[in-house]
Amino acid sequence: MGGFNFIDLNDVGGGEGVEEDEAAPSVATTLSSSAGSASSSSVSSASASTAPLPTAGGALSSSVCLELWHACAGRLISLPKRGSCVVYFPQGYLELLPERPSSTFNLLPHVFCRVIDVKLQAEVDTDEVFALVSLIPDSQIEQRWRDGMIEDNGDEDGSEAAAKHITPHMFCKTLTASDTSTHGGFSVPRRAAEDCFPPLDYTQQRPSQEIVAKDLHGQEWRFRHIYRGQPRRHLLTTGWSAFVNMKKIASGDAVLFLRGGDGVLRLGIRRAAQVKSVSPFPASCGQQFNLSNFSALVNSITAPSAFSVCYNPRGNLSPFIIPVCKFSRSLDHSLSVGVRFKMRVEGEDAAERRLTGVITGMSDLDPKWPGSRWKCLSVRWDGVHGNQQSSRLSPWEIEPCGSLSGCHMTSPGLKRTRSSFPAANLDYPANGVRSPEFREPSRSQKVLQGQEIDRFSFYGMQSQHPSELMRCFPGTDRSGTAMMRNGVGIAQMIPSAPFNHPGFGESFRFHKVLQGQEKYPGPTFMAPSANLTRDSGGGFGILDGVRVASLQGAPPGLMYPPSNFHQQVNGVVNPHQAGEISNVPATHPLHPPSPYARIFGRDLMASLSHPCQALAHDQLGASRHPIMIRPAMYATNQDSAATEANASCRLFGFSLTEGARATTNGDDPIHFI
Amino acid sequence: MGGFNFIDLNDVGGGEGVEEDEAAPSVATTLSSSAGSASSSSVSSASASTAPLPTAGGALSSSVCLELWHACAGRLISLPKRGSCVVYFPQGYLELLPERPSSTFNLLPHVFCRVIDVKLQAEVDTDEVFALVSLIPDSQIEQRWRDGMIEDNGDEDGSEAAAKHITPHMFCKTLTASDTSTHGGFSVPRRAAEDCFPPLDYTQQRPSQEIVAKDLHGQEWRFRHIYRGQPRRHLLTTGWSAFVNMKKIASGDAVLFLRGGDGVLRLGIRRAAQVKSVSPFPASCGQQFNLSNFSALVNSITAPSAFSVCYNPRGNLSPFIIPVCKFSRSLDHSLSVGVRFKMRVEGEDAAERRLTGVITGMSDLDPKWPGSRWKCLSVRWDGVHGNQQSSRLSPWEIEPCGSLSGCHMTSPGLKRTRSSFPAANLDYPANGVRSPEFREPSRSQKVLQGQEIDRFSFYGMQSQHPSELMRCFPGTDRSGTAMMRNGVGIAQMIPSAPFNHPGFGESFRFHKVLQGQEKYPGPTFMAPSANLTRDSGGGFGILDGVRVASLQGAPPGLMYPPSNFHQQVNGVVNPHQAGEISNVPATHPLHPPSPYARIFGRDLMASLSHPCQALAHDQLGASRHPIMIRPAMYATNQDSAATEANASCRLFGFSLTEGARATTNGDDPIHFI
DNA sequence: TTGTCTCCCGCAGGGAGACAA
DNA sequence: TTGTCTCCCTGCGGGAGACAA
Repeated sequence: MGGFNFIDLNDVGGGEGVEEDEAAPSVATTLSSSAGSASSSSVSSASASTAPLPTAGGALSSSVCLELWHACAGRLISLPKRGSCVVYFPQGYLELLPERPSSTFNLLPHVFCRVIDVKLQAEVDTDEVFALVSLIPDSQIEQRWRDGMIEDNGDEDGSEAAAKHITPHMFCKTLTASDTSTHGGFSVPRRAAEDCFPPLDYTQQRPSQEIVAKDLHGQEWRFRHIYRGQPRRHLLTTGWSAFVNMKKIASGDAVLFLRGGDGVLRLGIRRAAQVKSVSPFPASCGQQFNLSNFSALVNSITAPSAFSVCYNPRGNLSPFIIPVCKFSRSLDHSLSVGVRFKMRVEGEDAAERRLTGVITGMSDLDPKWPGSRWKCLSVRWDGVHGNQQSSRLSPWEIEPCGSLSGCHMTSPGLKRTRSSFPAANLDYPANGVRSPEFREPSRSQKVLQGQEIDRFSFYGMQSQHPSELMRCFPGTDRSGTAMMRNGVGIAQMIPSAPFNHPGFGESFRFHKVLQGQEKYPGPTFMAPSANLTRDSGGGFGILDGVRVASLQGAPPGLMYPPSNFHQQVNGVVNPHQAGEISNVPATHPLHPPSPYARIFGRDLMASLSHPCQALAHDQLGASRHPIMIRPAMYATNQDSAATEANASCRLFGFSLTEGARATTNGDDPIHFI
Repeated sequence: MGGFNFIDLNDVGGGEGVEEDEAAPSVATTLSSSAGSASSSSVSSASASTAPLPTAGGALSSSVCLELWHACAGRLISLPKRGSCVVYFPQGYLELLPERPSSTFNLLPHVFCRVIDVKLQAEVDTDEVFALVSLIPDSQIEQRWRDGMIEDNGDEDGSEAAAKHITPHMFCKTLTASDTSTHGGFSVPRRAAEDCFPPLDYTQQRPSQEIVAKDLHGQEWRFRHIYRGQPRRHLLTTGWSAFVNMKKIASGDAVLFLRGGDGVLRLGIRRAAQVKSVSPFPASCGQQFNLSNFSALVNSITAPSAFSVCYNPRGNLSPFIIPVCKFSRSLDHSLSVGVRFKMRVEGEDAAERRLTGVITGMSDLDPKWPGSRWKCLSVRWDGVHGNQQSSRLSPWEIEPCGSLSGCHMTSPGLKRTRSSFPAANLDYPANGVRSPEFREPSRSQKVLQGQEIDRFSFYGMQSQHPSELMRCFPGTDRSGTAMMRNGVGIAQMIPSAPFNHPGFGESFRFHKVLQGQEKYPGPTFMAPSANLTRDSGGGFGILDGVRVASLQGAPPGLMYPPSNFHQQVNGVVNPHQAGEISNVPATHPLHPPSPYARIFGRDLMASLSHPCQALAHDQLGASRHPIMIRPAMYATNQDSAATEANASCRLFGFSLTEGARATTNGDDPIHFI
């Protein structure tokens, strides 16, 4: 990785590199680009005159360290260059709206624009990076594109690649439960410490120093860096807890240290992917997503005048600002039902992954936007089976890599003359629209725990995007193997009396074998949904990817027996005393309170990093004694903790993300809504 | 006080009543009204059609218990009735603006309006009560008023009086340092507990019960009410701390329990008066005070259409929505320079007080609003001497009660025909404008501690409003005597080398005799401003009203010797390491963090109720170790604590309110900005 | 009658090594 | 090499009576 000293400790195998199966350097590739070398776009820069239209509102740091921003954004991020020509899809904005507008305001689904400005920003609250892209509609661009005057220089991401190439010493570590626990600090990987931190005087008994690192907002954080323990290891102790609490970091989030060329140490945060249901429409990008702001945007497009668009690189949204060249290329792709494709995605642990799949349909996502290319493809991913709804992708996100069933139907005539574009409808082949679902033979029949399983239902899996699919396997660690690899808590899968709930296909009852926890007798719980993939270790003794997916989608019949749950939480739960959590301030003095119970986690071990107190409301709606919602990571073993959490979620209609757990700390009833 | 069962434990002498020197029942009187019995205004109610103009923005509770609202608002509050005719003064809005508009938008200073609606509200954050008054300009009212068609029925406050009369069992207690300390709960006055709480079973060893009380927002709070201790007393323990922390209650704030006719126990909060400099323009009333909102208001007035005005009963602002009758009466007053007047004010401890003073001038407050009656009077208060600037009042706030020097000049002709109103200028007597300051002979010559004192300078006292003046004496307790009445820390007043600072007239050096605190050797500090009133006890041995006023106005020369201060805070302060407090989260898990160091207090004993942690920034601007800002109430005695605090304020340019104190808890330097 | 203070005790949480994967 | 766990120790804070104003 010449010139690019990046240690991502989450990479498969722990190495620096990412598996490369093509020549393009990973640092400069984008989601669907073919290889391209760095050169600048031929479009001259337009003068900047940003209209303060539906742009950022709240308190935002004005600008941000370029290197750090890109490090936080991830390697697959493509940002349009200032002055370049792009196609903007207003549907990308509507996607974020809680309410759908009744009309499309007579907008075309694609707006040709010039990029006036790109501002790299970070959310003040969460340190999440985003970019404010100022665009101005430009019909001349469309005209030149129709005339074939815009050449494909394959360089829509040049600026970013340049920035990435000079990225110096840095490392990124997904935080473990121990890293975020209240006991002790942050375990710094040895190579990372040696690479990024000033050297220690190892002649001392316990060498230590003070580390100063600037976050995205320029705020400095100080940590004690000590080399101690038997065997010795690098730790950040004093100051680390304050950082974790101030930034509301949970295990599963990743922290990123970067020693810049100027010698300044910087640190950023990559939040673990969050499930939509927790916070479906966050105040991300400092932008209020509502219809009135959208109207302002519409006005800018029709006027036309400059407007700003928020681009959240970690929002798992189909890109909606596409360089014209890339847009062109995606039109040239031979896409049709049955075509196989590949796509790069970033796993939730920040490791790049390559997914493959098959196009199963081509149709308008929304009939109100006929002919829009935005998410016009229905696809099915390899390795994800069952009867879940198809995911939706846009053509520019994927690269076709061969067909399976041969129904190739390239859109005719698009390449030469684009006069037919935009048409009222995409020129799909007749059978490309609403084609019958393409069905492969099930490829994952395997025997687990001596049970023969034909096919797993995937009830409740509504996720569209592959990254969202990834999120549904919170227990899958970075290597793709389950967290239970050490044999603790092996899950047994025993078919039992099936549920006859409508919509719930094949079902299985999971009997988890628990470690000898007397307090929590081995419970039986029913997985509302589960998924099996091939155990990467090659054996079948360990379930890979078996996790309880979002409980929200589970049918009502799938409920953990309350009696069992009662046992688990000391028998004090009264299911009739429903109430609500009014507030979840953390116990730590420096931990600001959350407006909602931020109880989530990436894996079973670390679903909740901090003990939190919540005021429980009793049936009268009155505030009562505080209850504890605390990680069971020390109190129970992994599986009982997970079971307990999931059961409690079910029991109380508690719909946080998978892996959330709660125990009571005394004799107070536990209440959730 | 028939029918009105109100225990205000802050009343002088601890009784129920308020000193009454006129016949009007205190429950129904307003700031300047003469006696009036309860009857309804003759004006019929206008249909409500509130325009959402510059009205409340943020999250507000929709409406609020009437009884509780009035209990929290205080007894001197006058609210316009729905449907009544009022005069609105836009200057009351501008008073709250951080920026002054360059023009007056051609508004008249007084707008005749009809009250469409009055909504009683409470701030979600602070529980502070306020009212949203919807007004609609109505020129007919003005015409009828000019024609003398609006009769003075003396009942502009009838609705409120009615509400007050039915106020049931309630009590109000200003919280002590012990009440808000982290150790132990709230000491409930015996009579209050017996009156408002359900009876306990006194046969038990430690009788206790659970008390449930609803706050202004309807949220319930539960407390353990226990009768224990030797001697026995009523306490609220469990739950009290959570309440204090959630509501961010500090000592000096008052808590109010009210057992309604429905048997429901309610509780409210009366915040201690805060000095403007801490939060000059709070987001009170859920209203954003800015020029653009003012423009909207202007539009409503000129259009005319309905608009809403926020009325903060505890904002210490001149009333700017005046019933037409009251406005009329104020014009009829024989006001001129030299006229003595009286005025009711609510002391910061919620006790009603009567102040008297002399009108020293009549002129426009703002030349941009010629002829406005808004704060057109300059007054000097009795008992407040020196060369401070005059306070400003509006005519409807006061009641004339005789003249001193006989230059009576009633505005001619106003009563019969009001055709001359509004004139470009008030018809002041020629010498009424910018009249030379009326000077009485000093009436407070007294001998204190054997020192003869002629007159006290009142440097730095910029306060306009008598209630603000009250705030400058944080140590003055409810009885008007100093907190030092017990002889601890008697202040000695010894004239010493005078300051020659320009603008600083006579000055004195205060030597406070401290209790034998070895750690804090008796310091010498200089009072930037001080005031003496006659000791209510009749003697001269105890200073009454001697307090350090706002340190902000003090001349640079008035600085506490840093060396002494160093000694006080363990000698670790390095004045060169200036920095800033980044955040002041409290140590308690349920205590939400404050955006600024909320260190204030009503009296010297209890300026800071909770130990707070703050991240201190060192000279590089980096966050460093947390420091403690904690109440010195246990660590030092009263006077050394106050001295320490004031000195530290001076030393570090720390401009919080008087009485603020800070100590370090270890070896960390203390930093303030 | 009630405000302050001190003592007691439980517990949260930083910081260390032990131990094992 | 590093994640988890346990142990130690400190300090906060709730709850009680002592004591005095």
